[in-house]
Amino acid sequence: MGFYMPNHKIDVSEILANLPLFRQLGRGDIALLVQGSREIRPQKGEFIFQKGDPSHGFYAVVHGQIKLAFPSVQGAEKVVEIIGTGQSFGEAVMFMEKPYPVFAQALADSLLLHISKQALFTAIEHDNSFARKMLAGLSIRLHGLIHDVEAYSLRSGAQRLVGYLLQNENGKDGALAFELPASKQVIASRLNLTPETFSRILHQLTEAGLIQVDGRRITIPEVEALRQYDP
Amino acid sequence: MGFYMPNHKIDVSEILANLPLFRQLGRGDIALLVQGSREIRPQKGEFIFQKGDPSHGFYAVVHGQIKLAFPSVQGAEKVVEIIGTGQSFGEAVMFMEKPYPVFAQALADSLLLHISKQALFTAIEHDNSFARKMLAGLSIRLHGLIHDVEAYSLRSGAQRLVGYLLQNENGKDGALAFELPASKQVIASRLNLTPETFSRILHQLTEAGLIQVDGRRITIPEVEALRQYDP
DNA sequence: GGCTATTCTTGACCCGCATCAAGGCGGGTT
DNA sequence: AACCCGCCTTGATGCGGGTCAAGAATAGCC
Repeated sequence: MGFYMPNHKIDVSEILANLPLFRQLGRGDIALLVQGSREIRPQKGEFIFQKGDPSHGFYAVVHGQIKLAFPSVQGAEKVVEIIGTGQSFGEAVMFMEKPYPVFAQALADSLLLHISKQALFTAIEHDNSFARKMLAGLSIRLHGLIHDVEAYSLRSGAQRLVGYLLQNENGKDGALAFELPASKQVIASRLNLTPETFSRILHQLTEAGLIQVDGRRITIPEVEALRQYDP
Repeated sequence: MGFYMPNHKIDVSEILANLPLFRQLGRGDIALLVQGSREIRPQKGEFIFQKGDPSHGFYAVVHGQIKLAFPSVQGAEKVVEIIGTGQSFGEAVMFMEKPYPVFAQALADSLLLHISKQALFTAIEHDNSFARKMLAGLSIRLHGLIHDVEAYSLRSGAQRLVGYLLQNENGKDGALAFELPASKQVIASRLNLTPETFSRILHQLTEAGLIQVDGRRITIPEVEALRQYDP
């Protein structure tokens, strides 16, 4: 299944240089990173690593989509994060001796770059503003997790879902429409809900006239109204 | 209440040099950090910062105990972390432009050092192994949060509590006894439980002969048995 | 196009844990 | 001692959301 375009030699350094994390890194440092990188082309459903595997570097998503999740008894699993094009994952584990606390699985056929630990460390040596960028990157990750903990702890399922729908909204008001970035089950798990409950909440919100749902397409006729939503 | 020892000029550089984060930092760098630090002596109950405050540096706990938590409606709150002697907090926020996502409150009369952002950044410039130490520190924090997310998502209250009791256990088996590091309410909140539920679970575990409780003192007669505990 | 396999929805039921409401138990103060 | 004021425990009740089970809708495939 899923043939890729014949291997047009992709320009790795070009891609790396355009990743948020690496922008404003010098030519030389990029070259070093390229040395330590290799391409990975997982098909949909393929695992990149399992929980418990050791880390030898981190991954950047050139295109496609990856999910990070905890395994659980009999197929049940909890999605921690959905990683899309231009994002990266697995940085934090590099800086410790511990194995991956989650597994990574492709949600779609994807193209990843794996950058080796060593290449990254030498890049850090050369450009000490780079260390600060990594620190900033990790800090953002950490804030995201704190936000999740807050949401899980003291918000209801409906509130988490509304918050999720609203996060694409960048200060706009009025109407807003977009596609869910993954299947409803995956997003439900990301929000710590079962697919059933997720579906029911979408239904309630629709009944209340706050959203319209057509498959993965969500329309919010009045952002402010949804933001007001309380229960 | 609570008079401190008259201000014996404490040796700040000595203290800083012995914090896990700063060990193996050179004399010169320590001196720089000392320049940028100031003492804070909050009494029990006092707030160090509120959620939403801007960050100008981070804090190290010389002695005492601090809790980080989210505020919530009418006194309810969710404790994210309990910080003890020798630990530090607030590092991650420094590297972003965002305000604190939690508030910090002293659980006991404490002595803190506040290290300014600038002092720390210059220390990073001087010692580029220091950046890597900070990266490692943040990574550990991040792992802790991921662990929490896993626990909240797919473990029951009893399982979280058992996990908590067992984390003091370092590979020992046989018996084990210790004191809870804070009031039961605070620990309950840390585990995402109400004090009532916390109390009931302790009761169940006691009934099952897996632990003994005497105020804050917990005795585990047989670690392995508790680890085996399922529901 | 039609067939199968997922994904999604809907309904009925249930359970873990929160909530509400009284007490008990210390520990410090006068 | 008697009092008070947090902290903790115990009981009764309720609700959010999980689980189980069946369909409906959709997508993938020959």
